[in-house]
Amino acid sequence: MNPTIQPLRGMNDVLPTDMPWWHFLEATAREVLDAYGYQEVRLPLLEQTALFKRAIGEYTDIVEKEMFTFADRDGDSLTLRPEATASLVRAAITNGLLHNQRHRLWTAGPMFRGERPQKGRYRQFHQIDVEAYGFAGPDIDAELILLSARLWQRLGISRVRLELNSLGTPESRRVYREKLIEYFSAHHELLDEDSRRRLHGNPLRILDSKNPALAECIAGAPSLADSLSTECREHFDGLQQALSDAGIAFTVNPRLVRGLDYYSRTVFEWITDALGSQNAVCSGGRYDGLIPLLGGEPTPAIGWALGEERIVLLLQELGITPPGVQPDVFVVVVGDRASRAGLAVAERLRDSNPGLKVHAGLGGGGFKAQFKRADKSGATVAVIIGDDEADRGVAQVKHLRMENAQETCAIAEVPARVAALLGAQAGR
RNA sequence: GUGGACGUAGCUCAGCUGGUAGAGCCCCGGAUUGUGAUUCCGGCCGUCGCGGGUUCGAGUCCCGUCGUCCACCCCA
Repeated sequence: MNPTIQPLRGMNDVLPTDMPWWHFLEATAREVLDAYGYQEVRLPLLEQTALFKRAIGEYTDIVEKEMFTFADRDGDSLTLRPEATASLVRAAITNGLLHNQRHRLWTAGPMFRGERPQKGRYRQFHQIDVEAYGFAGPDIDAELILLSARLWQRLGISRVRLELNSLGTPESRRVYREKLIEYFSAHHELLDEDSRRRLHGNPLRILDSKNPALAECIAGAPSLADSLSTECREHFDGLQQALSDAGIAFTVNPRLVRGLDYYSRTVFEWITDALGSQNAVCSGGRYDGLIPLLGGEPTPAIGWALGEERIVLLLQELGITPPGVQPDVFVVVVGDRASRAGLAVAERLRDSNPGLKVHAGLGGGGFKAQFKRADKSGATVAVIIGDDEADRGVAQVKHLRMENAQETCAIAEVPARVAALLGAQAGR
């Protein structure tokens, strides 16, 4: 045997055992998004490296050390997308969606970041990403959050809580940033290594430090809220009012700052205590300044992304079982002559009802083995064909979940008999 | 990127201080003729992650490497 080839670090296969949870999440998300009038778009996985450098920020962790970047044959620098927002904005600009228009859009698919993997954190992971363009007021901020809350409710997810903050405008943030640098520089001797590194790159991140030694120093730092402009304050109040009206619980976390540079005003995060240290299951915010930064018409914009792997883990952790996919009918086939008849009967059943889930008992085995498989498959009804039946042009039909007598009928009658047995159960 | 734990049959794991691999589950067959539970009997399945080293001999010790998990970090 040849040596096996291992998969790449942090790149996972999703197998049939987990698929029901993925389908449940994706189907539910699609329904909820439809209900709010969001439209799907599909985007390339590869973009020019410059897109992400400009959008996410040169000095962010993502751009500095986590992107899968490589040169194509022409020497152009390409990057596997580490997130969807930049790509979606680029697509909106490319296709002229931002000229005095409003759009509610969503996209989903794999993202790539070269982080050290852990449960809930992978190098290829999947996001559902929702964005709205052209809406300036806090009402759309509220709608996007309500949408996510409705998704949790539809999925049956508990143990998530919402945290909010406002980062202000880029201008007020610049002022605040200077104040922070001044403050932390004055307490330079108290800072740890990480914080000193961030001091001039991204001092807001120091506020987010988990180092208990810094807690006191951080508590004394100037507050972002105090440097918000009147407009930003009103916007944030409007959002909080709308959420309260809708009965959505939240906490304002003044230390919630995002690792991507493009955010302004509203930022939020849905957090769970059920997944260890990868606790953010959905997060986003407003990025009014990003579109012009990427060469588009100035357009207000806001969005969020959820991590599909994290939601799937959470569903499983919470013991939420998605709807099953048991077959309706299992066709028991035993014998060479029977196998031809079995395939034909299975096809006839599918013809009779396109939604019917028919599992053909291929692969041999005796009656005992076939019935074991039929039982295990969860099928409701068995259609039984041995060589004996095949020779006589008949089949036997049996309900596997009720104490009914097994009946013999002509092949042509099988779909009607099966339908009757399935209907009998549905009626109970 | 830093620190730590781990990597033995398809799955979950056991293998004490080094002597050439085990259990349960799963799967297959059988317990009188073509029928699903349970029980019983039997069977299949292992480059002990990979590569080096020490040793008469390594799953067991050492080094490297790949991967998983946990914390940090980061974030979805």
